Amino acid sequence: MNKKIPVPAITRLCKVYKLLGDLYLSGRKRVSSSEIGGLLGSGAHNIRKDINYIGEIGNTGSGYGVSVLKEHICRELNLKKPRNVCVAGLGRIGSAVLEYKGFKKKGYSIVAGFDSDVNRLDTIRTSVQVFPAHEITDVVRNKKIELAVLAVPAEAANDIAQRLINGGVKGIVNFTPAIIIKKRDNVHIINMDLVTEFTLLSARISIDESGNWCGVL
Amino acid sequence: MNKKIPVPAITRLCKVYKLLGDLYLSGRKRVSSSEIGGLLGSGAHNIRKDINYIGEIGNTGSGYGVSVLKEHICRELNLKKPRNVCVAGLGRIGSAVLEYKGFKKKGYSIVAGFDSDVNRLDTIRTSVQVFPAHEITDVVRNKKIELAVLAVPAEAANDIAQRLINGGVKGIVNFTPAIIIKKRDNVHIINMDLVTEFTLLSARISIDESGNWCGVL
DNA sequence: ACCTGTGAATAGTTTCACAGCT
DNA sequence: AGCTGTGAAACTATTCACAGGT
Repeated sequence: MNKKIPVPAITRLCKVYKLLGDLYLSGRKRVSSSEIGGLLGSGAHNIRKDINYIGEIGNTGSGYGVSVLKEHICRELNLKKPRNVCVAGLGRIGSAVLEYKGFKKKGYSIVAGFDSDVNRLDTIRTSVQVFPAHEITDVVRNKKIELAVLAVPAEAANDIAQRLINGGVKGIVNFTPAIIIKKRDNVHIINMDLVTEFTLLSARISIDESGNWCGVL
Repeated sequence: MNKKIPVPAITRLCKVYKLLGDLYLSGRKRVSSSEIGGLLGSGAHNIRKDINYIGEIGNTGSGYGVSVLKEHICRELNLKKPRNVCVAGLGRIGSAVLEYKGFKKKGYSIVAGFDSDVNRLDTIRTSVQVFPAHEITDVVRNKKIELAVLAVPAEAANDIAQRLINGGVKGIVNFTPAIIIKKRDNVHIINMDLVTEFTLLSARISIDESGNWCGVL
């Protein structure tokens, strides 16, 4: 199993994995590539090929077994490993994430919150332990935190991100409009800046409004 | 100007556009393709080609003029048009978005909030007008809302999304873990499910932890 | 009849290389 | 010296087509 899997294929497989989880909970036993493709907005061919990359699963004939395929993706993509998560910046978005209960059963435990405002740390009511910002690196290291949600003010984003990374964080979901400059490249950053996303949507809308301008999806 | 621009190029250009806005505010006058590439994590070649797709801007020699390039991308990608935005679901995330002040100056006006809980509508304190969920379609139509942030409970996601679309929304940022089934395809959906993003990060981390397994970025 | 698996063909994207400008 | 612009080459990903199974 030393084949290279294309990055977009991995991305799609993660989505397939999540979808299979939903289907599993709803009691479905089998699912076809065309159905997956329909729900995810890709072609059935494409999905079949993606599954094929992590290959040789004995499912032939009529569709895939939901839980078999789910476990198979999980195993091949190494998704089984539970990860510890922290939230940096406990403003409105940060504390909303901190309180969200849906992570645990997917294998992600929120084990710490950070904020530089000590008042806020005192008044916050949450079941998650919270710490002042200057303890970030230590706490991240001690608690073996691998993923972080960054929801601090834009000005502080790079400073805080660096402390998270110094502590050993390997993946950051960045809600900040700031661009995180990564000094190492074994750190992965996913940007979730709403303004940028709105811009992207705008561009796509403009494109299919003026069909004569350029013919992209 | 009838050339097809690759979708990934458009995506990058939107990011470049945003970056140029930041640079502009910080007083920078000129920037080179290699600098942009460095900040955005793509190669300089790539950025140059992307800019070239919307082409024939007279910038040659030494770098691009920040504001010239910004305006050029804006014009070519039709980003100038201001858009009205609404937020559906005023829980913690929804109300956090509703209150965020950074959209207006980028051309996005939040003009409505929706929630099915009438109590919540009564108690919420915000400068944005809020409406009960059954008025979604009408309000969206009347206020000419084109973009929506979806932050309702997962069970309600598809129902609410459909009402938004029926009113004329063309782009949705979906904070829900639910998959939005789109019946028309001139509607664009960006998914921002944290669990899925964590999964993606996990996969990427696993990949570069076991370098011997498969050699993808 | 409808499904998966998979090599081959096609389409799409990125990288290269170098001409031309400042 | 360092930059952009751009055609061509290299590479990557998607789609097709059909064999084989249920």
